[in-house]
Amino acid sequence: MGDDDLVFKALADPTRRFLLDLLFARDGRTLTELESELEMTRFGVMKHLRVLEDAGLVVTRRSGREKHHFLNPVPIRLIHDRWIDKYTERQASALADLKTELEKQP
Amino acid sequence: MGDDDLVFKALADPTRRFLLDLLFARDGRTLTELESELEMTRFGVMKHLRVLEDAGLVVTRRSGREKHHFLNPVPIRLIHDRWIDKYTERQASALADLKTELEKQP
DNA sequence: TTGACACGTGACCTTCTGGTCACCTATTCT
DNA sequence: AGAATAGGTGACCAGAAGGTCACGTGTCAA
Repeated sequence: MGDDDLVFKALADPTRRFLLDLLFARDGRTLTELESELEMTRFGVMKHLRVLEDAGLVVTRRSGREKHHFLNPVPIRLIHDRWIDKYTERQASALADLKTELEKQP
Repeated sequence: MGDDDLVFKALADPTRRFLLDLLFARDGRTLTELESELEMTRFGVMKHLRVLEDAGLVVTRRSGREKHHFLNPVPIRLIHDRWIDKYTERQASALADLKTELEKQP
């Protein structure tokens, strides 16, 4: 299985994206902390974190019996670079901003 | 199903990513043209293109009995913006470039 | 040292997904 | 008109993925 495949498979699940959102808002949370934010068993959350870690989207650091999780943005940047070259980046960025802006006021 | 879910599900499959690569290299190809690049039935390719189109990653234009496919980079930019804010963008970009550079000379 | 706590593994079941096929519609060219 | 070409639909099957559980390992604190 290719390097990128792990990343895309990891991002394919909404629960895992939500975990990334949580870590994006605040880094360094433990499994139990993250579990409390989800309507799911600890085992489910653990499985998802494992997938994210294998993909390199999440990096961990152990400290005693706790394991802290951190978001790694590099793989996401690589996705961007794969299909957006520096010439079209300005347009894509502008249109993306516009879409975000429009969705703020429904 | 959320808007973004379609995008991530679409990107989860290697065949679909390869289709995006093909369109990134050259836009406006028809189904039959794309099929000839893949070891797969026309139906398989059609199904994948349908998924990409539903996700907004590919835009199409009909001309007679032909259907031309174009890559739309906006959803990919939105992925980027979701987990990379403008403060960390420089680091992420630099590290991504470094990784690409290192992998060029194995 | 004993109990509570944080994290981990393997098996299991249900649901989703990828790929193929038989068959169908619409456009172009002779 | 008739044949060839480009694209489309619905059903079907094998394999993968999400979620839960019973049980196990290491760490901290009273």
